[in-house]
Amino acid sequence: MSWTDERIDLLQSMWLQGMSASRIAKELANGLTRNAVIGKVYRLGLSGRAKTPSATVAAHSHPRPQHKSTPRPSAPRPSSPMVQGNTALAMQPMASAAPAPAPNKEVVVAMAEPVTIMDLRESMCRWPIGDPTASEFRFCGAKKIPGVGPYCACHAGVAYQPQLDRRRQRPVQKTG
DNA sequence: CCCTGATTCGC
DNA sequence: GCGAATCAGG
Repeated sequence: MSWTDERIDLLQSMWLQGMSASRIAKELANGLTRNAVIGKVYRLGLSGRAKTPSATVAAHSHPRPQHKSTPRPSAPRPSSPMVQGNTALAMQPMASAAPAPAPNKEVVVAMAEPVTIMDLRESMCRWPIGDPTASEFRFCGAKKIPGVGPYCACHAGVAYQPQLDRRRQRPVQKTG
């Protein structure tokens, strides 16, 4: 996948809309990372958005001690009207590729939006939502509770009592 | 801990 | 030109 004009345009619109790089990266869902997005933005010269290039900033050249001292002559920020009569640029031509959430719902999934495996963090509930074979398969994604397993508070309880009806056979009850 | 963007560097 | 790695901050 390369940066086609369409993608670049979309990237610009999103970026100018105020979406974060990671958010844009996810939205594009082309396997891009936020680094890729930021890198492209940087290359495009859109870095430092919404920032008023009035002065000061461009005047200072800070030699970052990352590896080598690179002679930064000047920041290429011509602050020019990139939008050339493209009013639609401010709008998001989305909705066409609506993910269309699966119609079937588990018993309850109201506390948080299910996340894809990509968005799953170590601290997120791994309770499966939907059919693992389906492309819409997602995880609970709620805050995980340390100690009780890879699930959130809600699902942790379910995980260990999948068959509540079965309680007829009450577990051993020790005295003391 | 999570997140954010900015910049440099190797391919 | 591209994106990862890194830096720097919230």
